[in-house]
Amino acid sequence: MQTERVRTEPARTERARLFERIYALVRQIPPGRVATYGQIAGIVGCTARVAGYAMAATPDGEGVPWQRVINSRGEISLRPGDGASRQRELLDAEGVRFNPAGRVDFGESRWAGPGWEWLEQNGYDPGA
DNA sequence: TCCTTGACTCAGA
DNA sequence: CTCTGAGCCAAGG
Repeated sequence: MQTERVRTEPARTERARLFERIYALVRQIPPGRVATYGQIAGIVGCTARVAGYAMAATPDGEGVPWQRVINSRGEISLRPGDGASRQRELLDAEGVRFNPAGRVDFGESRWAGPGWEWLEQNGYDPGA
């Protein structure tokens, strides 16, 4: 039997769609604001880890503001030498302020999330 | 197919 | 406040 095959193929396309949903949501984050991986994950319905994986796989040139997604501690999660400085530059240019320890003040820069209208149009439950 | 490696988080010390 | 360990899950070798 090819049970393995029929089980993995659909799963693959579902993953691809999940990534698209993540990118669509990230595109809603306005300049000067930041969201956490967990925040994104909570909305699209996946783990924070997967949200991070999706960011790592973000295709260039598709308008996905990947730089606006940081970790729950308010810091850039990218490891030094892998583009962390670039992310810092981009956020800096948008007006996001970092404290001396390299952390963002969520009270000031955290994205409140997409509006109910967007949620509704994209198949989410605005009430949840 | 097994094993390793992460752009994560949370709870506990 | 910082540091660990465990739970997580997908991709690539």
